[in-house]
Amino acid sequence: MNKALKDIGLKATPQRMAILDFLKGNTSHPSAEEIYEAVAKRFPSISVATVYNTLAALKDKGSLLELTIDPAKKRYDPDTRPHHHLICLGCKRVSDIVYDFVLDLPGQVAGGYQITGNHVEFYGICPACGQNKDQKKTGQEG
Amino acid sequence: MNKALKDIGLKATPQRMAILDFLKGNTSHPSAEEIYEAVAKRFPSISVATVYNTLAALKDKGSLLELTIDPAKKRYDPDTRPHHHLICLGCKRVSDIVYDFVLDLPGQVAGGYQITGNHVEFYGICPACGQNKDQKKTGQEG
DNA sequence: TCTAAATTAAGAATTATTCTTTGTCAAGAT
DNA sequence: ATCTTGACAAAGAATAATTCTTAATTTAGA
Repeated sequence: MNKALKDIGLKATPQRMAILDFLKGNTSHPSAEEIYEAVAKRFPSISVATVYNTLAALKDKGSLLELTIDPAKKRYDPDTRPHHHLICLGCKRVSDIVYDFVLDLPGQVAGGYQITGNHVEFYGICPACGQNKDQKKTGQEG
Repeated sequence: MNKALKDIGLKATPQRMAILDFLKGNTSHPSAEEIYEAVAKRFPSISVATVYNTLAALKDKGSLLELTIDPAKKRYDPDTRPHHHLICLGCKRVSDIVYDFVLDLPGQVAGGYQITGNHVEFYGICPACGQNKDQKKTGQEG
């Protein structure tokens, strides 16, 4: 009887509730492994497959965003409102950018595509990493 | 004596020249596997490790962009000028968007980060996929 | 409570990528 | 002209993230 799960048409199992509970309000953009480890603390018998299954189900239902920001692994974001991200090139931390940009593409630039959404990734150095000045990489897709 | 390679301080080996040759002017944003397969046609003895090593070297030298657009694998882009991308949610094709957006972040939104770059991903349906109307997913990070 | 359908656990399998080892080749030193 | 050294390539093993398979269990509704 978990409302959030039932509302999207998924059976409310304890494993799913634990995952949803960990995700709720979480702004750290965790990976599947991090989610697994966090949930396993309170639920030692859970398997990684269950975590992946649940994440896929939530994503399918539109209750979770799968971010491709990190080249090494997928990151998940329970905040499904349109927003953007800022990635620290030093520590790879991902922060939310809640700011509305005007991103209209002229017809000829859109090349006949029917545009349905967008997402901006900003790259930079976070305050903490700015201290230890051993960063060098800049720019796009760093 | 391949100028492009020597210019960035890498030895001009036949394997590297073949990879660079395939990449030059290529706007298909190929994956490492696609690059390997293409180069292997003319150079059957090449190994995947060589492809990955070369891509890493080119990326390090700033002559190649590694795109994290595709959740399944990395894509590579020889066009290192700042530009954006448009992904078809149907066929996953990636097109270049050469258009300059104003993406300034107000100080408080940037949260103390030193911003060094950005990249916009647009999602949509390409003309070809628009015909076969069996697409459903829209929006961010589709 | 009973039952059908959904879900779980466990681990094997797959896929992308990286690592290790060994051999080769090219350029400068001898 | 040959030797030496270091960069590079090939081959395949290793690793890491993710997906698949199967059998047992649990959930939700009748």
